[in-house]
Amino acid sequence: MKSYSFAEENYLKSIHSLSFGQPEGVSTNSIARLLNTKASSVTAMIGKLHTKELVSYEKYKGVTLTPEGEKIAIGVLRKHRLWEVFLVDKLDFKWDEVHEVAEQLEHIRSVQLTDRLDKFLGEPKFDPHGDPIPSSDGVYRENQPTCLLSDLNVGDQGVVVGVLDSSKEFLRFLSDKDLLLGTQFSVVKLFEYDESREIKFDDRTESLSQRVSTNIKIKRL
Amino acid sequence: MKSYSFAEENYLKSIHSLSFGQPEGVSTNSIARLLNTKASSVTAMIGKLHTKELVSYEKYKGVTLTPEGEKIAIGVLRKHRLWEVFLVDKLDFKWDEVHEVAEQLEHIRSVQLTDRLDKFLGEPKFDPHGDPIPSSDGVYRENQPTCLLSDLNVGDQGVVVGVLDSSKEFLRFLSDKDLLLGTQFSVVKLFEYDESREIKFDDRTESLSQRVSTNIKIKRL
DNA sequence: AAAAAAAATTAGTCTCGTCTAAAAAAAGTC
DNA sequence: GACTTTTTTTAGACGAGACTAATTTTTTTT
Ligand SMILES: [Mn+2]
Ligand SMILES: [Mn+2]
Ligand SMILES: [Mn+2]
Ligand SMILES: [Mn+2]
Repeated sequence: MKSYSFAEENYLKSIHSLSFGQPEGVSTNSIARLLNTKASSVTAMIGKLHTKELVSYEKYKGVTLTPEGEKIAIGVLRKHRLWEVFLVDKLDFKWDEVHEVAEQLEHIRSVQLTDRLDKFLGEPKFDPHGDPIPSSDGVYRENQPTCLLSDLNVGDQGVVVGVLDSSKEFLRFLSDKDLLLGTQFSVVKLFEYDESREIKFDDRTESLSQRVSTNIKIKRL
Repeated sequence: MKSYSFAEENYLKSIHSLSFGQPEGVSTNSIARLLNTKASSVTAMIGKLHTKELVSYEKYKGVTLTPEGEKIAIGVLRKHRLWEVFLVDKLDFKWDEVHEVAEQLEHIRSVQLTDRLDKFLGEPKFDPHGDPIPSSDGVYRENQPTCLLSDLNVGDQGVVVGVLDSSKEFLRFLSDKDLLLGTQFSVVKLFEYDESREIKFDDRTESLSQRVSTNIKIKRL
């Protein structure tokens, strides 16, 4: 069983996450942005991953994961999300506190560990942000057919099932408003002027900017 | 809060563990042996740790941890042992399977994580090998005043409280014989010829070589 | 106290992953 | 289609951490 460095795993994971709806491949700059690094560093790493046959790549065209590269990326994602569940369910972390730590824990190498952790957690299907957890054989489907809170009109009801922006800042914001995963709400007003909405939940009314409502994934009720 | 690389933490932990009864300092070679590296690499790293004031060091004399260096080493040791407890108590790992994984987990950076893990595990005082777990303020006393199985004579009774050799191989050996932590036994025979002993436990009799009995820490009953 | 052996350090290289600055290619504009 | 802007790649450098080979210091032996 080959084993990859933290850096390699982080790149593969980033390419995977940027690949949605990008059959032509992912751009160098987008990877650099996501990883907080420079485009030239990305080019260098892509070359290395190409040699190892983990990505398909032609100069100036985008990058794509090979099946092997995708397998590794999904494995890392699985570990990331399982650890997030561990932190929230077992250690009482808040959903906005887990990302940094999971970013480290996802690189721990031990198949046994991942599988036993999965069992210990009760084989969860979703992480604390509503994102699906890949199974050990790498199968999963990213939550795509959800709609956003910004798709709802006055009178519509929904339940929060995830977020598009999972930055610490946004998650903190939602926590402050008690808008957590599973919260049921209804839209009471919609101001066409700035696309802001008033929603009602837990006997409270809150006003949400357009920016906020386009980042909340919901299911219609 | 400064933060140190995996390599630096591993070196500090090694120096700490080699420092018992070595007030003159630890030798370059002994560190290299423990870390599976070369003496020249050790010299280079010691220089770096010296610059950061984590070790006291004079060329050709041994190395000693400064109070700051010791604090870091003990912190890593605490994490190592807490994770070992997690793996054994929660994920059903065997005591000979945990070392490699804990060697990685000990470097995860998050004070919150360590303290919450500690609570979650019920603030254990000993790891699965009978070694004491440092408290969060860095206080602990290494199990020194124990005696060894090899100190016992015919008729003496004891209970296994730890091991000197915690290699995978030795732990596997003990597991195979069902000689786990907490096993109560009595010495039934002692062959002066090769210092081997027959001990009785769980209604069985086993013969142990001198090599084995000098590596088992026990408490007299 | 000189010679031999062992331990530790230095010198010089290597790989990994990153960076800045410069050059080349691609995409967008008039 | 030529010019400009943006994206990507190349060139060159650096720090971390490891290695081998050579050298120096310390310790042991005779
Ligand atoms: Mn990561
Ligand atoms: Mn998540
Ligand atoms: Mn380690
Ligand atoms: Mn242990």
